[in-house]
Amino acid sequence: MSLRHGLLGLLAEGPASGYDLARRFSQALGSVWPAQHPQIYSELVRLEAAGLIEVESTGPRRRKAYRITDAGLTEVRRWLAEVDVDHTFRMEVLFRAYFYWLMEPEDLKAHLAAEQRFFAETAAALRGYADTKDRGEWGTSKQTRAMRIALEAGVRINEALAGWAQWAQETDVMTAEDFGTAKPDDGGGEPA
Amino acid sequence: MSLRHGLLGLLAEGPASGYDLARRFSQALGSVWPAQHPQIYSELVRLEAAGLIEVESTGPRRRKAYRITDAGLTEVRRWLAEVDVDHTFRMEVLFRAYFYWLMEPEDLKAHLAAEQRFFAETAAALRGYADTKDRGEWGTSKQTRAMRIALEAGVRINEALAGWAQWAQETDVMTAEDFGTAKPDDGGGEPA
DNA sequence: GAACGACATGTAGCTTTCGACATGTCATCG
DNA sequence: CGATGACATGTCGAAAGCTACATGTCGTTC
Repeated sequence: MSLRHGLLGLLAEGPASGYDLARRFSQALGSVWPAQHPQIYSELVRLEAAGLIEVESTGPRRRKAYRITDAGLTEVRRWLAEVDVDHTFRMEVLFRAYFYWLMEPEDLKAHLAAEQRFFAETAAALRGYADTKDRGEWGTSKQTRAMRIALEAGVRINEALAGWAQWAQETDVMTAEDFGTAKPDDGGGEPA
Repeated sequence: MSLRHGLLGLLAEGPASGYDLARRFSQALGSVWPAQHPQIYSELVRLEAAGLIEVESTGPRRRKAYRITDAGLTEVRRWLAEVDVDHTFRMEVLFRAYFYWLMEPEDLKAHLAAEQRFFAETAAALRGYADTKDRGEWGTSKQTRAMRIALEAGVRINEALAGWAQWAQETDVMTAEDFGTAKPDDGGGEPA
């Protein structure tokens, strides 16, 4: 239930509406933890019922802003301090790599080139954004600094994957004579 | 529905039982796309009903091995060639980073040190495994070579994250005077 | 004043995924 | 021959998450 704690964490920065939170998730946050608005609105209802958040104000266009309660703040801190980090991740890009041998060599080349471009562009965009933080354009609040740390991870991962895609194109592992041809031979196997 | 195609991809390497496939997912594959056995067994039933796989043999202990059909092979190839890659990923480690400002500085230090250790160890383990592939201990089949490419991505990501965790510990972003103290001030904000 | 687009919140139904429970098979070792 | 542990397959129900649908508000612009 990471979404629950993510919403609490965002509300710890200050009151926000479901719409605000959904926007946050559609931006940087959404690239490490996707969430759509129906999920957010219904989780907010549950959080309110649990007393972890409360309605702060109602604005125009039936806007409803929530504020985190003391219990909510305690809960998100407990999560950060006590709950073990789940190190597994879900990443279709890498998942597909296990099946590259089924692709036609030309398709694979094109695919890897596109991936390299994508990751390099994403890394550059994140790097540019990180630079604005370093220039102090967002202030120096602790939230901004935490976001800067998260951003750095995004930059490094995307750079790493751009490098990987380039390496894969250059390496002969995929250009060897029989690569990408049709029928299965025997498996590769994996260790524990 | 990536699991569906993942199972087809694994079965393209050769016949396997649900138990075999679950073991594959509990190893390297599971760190980029987690899947438990109930999901695998029920997906296999659906795949068989769709004619994409068929029962190859039944062995001892009511073992049931499946084989991919021509339709299944076509389908997994279609997926690889035609379906757009979903570049979003789900990664709790990074998600948490957005909320680091809520942690006590000492807890955060310890957390980052543990993360660095974890990623460095994982990277080293994967690197060692990749080396055995490079020494040809698993043969030179196309599957092995594709797995080598996937493995390289795992190595690079884990190295990148180990470097990130180290950087975060060394950077003053988190050691600045007010970092990690209790109450919200004002938000950092995010761009589109 | 009509149309449009951004703001804003929700419901319904479906698929995916997970944890817990349940069962049966076979080899090995004491 | 009984216990243990790895092998092997499943069911059930709940939670999580997604897509599509539905509705309403407000400011701007033609």
